[in-house]
Amino acid sequence: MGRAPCCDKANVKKGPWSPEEDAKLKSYIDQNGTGGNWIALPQKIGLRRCGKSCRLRWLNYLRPNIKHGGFSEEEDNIICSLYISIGSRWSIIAAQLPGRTDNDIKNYWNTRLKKKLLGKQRKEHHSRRLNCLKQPETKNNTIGNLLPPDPYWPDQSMVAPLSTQDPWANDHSSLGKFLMKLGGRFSDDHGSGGSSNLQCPLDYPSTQQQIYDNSINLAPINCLSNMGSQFQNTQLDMHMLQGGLTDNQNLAMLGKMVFNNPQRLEGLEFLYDAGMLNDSSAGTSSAESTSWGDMSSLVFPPPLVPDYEVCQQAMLQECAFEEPRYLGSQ
DNA sequence: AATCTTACCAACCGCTCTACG
DNA sequence: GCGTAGAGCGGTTGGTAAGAT
Repeated sequence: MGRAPCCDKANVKKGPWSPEEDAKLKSYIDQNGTGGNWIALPQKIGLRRCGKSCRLRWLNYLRPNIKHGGFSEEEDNIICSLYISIGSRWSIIAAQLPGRTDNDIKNYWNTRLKKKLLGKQRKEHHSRRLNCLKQPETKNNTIGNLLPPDPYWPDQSMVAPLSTQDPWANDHSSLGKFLMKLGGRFSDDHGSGGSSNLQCPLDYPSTQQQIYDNSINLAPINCLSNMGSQFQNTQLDMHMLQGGLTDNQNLAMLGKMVFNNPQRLEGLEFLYDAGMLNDSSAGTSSAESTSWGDMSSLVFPPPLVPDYEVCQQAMLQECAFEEPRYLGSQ
């Protein structure tokens, strides 16, 4: 017993939209709005289309100020950054790129951006290996010194310190705002009503509540609600970003959150395949960290992992998560 | 010129979440 | 508290244009 279909499948048209259909839909919505009911809309205007299809057509194509194609370098960077930090939350990513739709960004990522990055990293990885053969490695990475050599240990490039060039590194309040914008619901409590399940801090001043509410409008609510599970197993609470902890502690926890976030790994297999994120054979040289460094020019703040305990925990989770792939790839 | 392959993108499908009765 | 309808999301598919053989 599945749920009832949203429309009569036999009597709706499928496939590409004709200019006439587009015109009908657009002029109706321009004049009357969607009326808050997509299901009923096609009947009102005499379109033999599913309501969902109408909604999609409007959102992805007919809506005013939609940009198609021609992604700029800056947009590429934003997409890469957000993808690595929050995964395939296309609607949230789209909310950061005015005029872009989630579908557009998703297509762009899957068909071009991913390959573009992969190609770039393959090239650089190859040239680094050549360099490594010429020059002995120098281990000046602090965390690398802390840890025993371990083929399962994530690439040190993953725990490179924040670049001072990174705007987030010097502006923690921006980072906090950004995270609030992303939903402000990072908790290890999966909606069971625990006090740490933060949707918007209860003690938020009304003005900030307003900012929060406004930001919610940028990214649809039910998408944001998924952020709780998105960042499961983390201790990050948005209160930290409002003075509960020091900036370094905040960043450390953020690093841990991102580092431990399984979603970060999902969909990034291509990076692993390319030996970018976890290339044990390449060691922990400073040269290796250029991998992340190069990547980090494209991505959201590289996670900062400040102590051994955090590293170890991350490693355990990472290993548990990654094991099948490592076994398979060896 | 014909065929095959690849890349791109619009649209669909099925699922989850939320609101409401 | 439960069931249902609608909205929204992310993954996937299918059509087509462009390029390669």
